[in-house]
Amino acid sequence: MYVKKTVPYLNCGLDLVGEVLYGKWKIRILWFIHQGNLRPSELQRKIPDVTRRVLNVQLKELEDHELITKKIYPVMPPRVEYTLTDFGSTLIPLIGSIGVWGDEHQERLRRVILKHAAPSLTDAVKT
Amino acid sequence: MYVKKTVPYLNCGLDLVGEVLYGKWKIRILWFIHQGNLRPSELQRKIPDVTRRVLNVQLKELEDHELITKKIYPVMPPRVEYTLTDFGSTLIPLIGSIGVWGDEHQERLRRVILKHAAPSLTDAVKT
DNA sequence: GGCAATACGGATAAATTTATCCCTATCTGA
DNA sequence: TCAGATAGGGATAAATTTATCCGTATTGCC
Repeated sequence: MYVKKTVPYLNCGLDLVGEVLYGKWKIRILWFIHQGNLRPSELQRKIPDVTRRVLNVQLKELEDHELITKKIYPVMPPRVEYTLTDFGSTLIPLIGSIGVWGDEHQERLRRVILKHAAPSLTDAVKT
Repeated sequence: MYVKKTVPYLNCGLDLVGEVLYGKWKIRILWFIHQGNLRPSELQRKIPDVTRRVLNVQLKELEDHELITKKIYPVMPPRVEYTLTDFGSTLIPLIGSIGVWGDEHQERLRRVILKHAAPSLTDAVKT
């Protein structure tokens, strides 16, 4: 497991949030769990672009930061479910607002993002 | 300048927001500009941990994504000012809410972040 | 038996981001 | 004249994140 070498910056609330939410898939993972996709395999189907390996890593970090809880059912085949903690649930309205903002401005966002992406990628965008 | 090699994921609003806001200092930069710190040198004093080089890179990306505008005054010594665009301004309430959430939960956040950081860093945290 | 589904994680590679180092330029003030 | 402030950016290194590859295990189904 990778261990950070540099000191975190925890000056203000924004810094603290950054530490726990900064991760390519974390916000989406929280959102999908909120929507009832509790099992790793379900999450992976919802977010096909993340690999199982990375999904596990990010779930572990969210768990370490007490935003989600992991429950392992002692059955075979294995069954694992993640749920939002009360703490994690308080983030949901914020994530919801961010998503709404993104949806409202999606044309513009799509345009500015693609304008500055490599031309070869523009055609390949996953929509 | 670095050019991405992988395709972006632009499925939903959350993905789109991620593309323009994902960057270690971007949210803080937007917030400080909102607070009236318009010049690069002012921003750097507000965020001492970012280097001028990286600050410039992230400002450029925010500009490319039309969240801020750059104004160069033809004077000597050089004077440059960034301001939020109307588009960028619509993000401010969201960033404000995130900051409030972080402030409200700062003890807990600090605890969970430090609990999983390398012990050697715990003492060095910048507060 | 062979295959798919469930889930986990080490080792390593690739991609990306962030940081460091160094150089350019002009003006002001000591 | 020299230090310091202003601003910019190339080249490269380091840190970090994300992805790929592979191996472990069990059960059920055809």
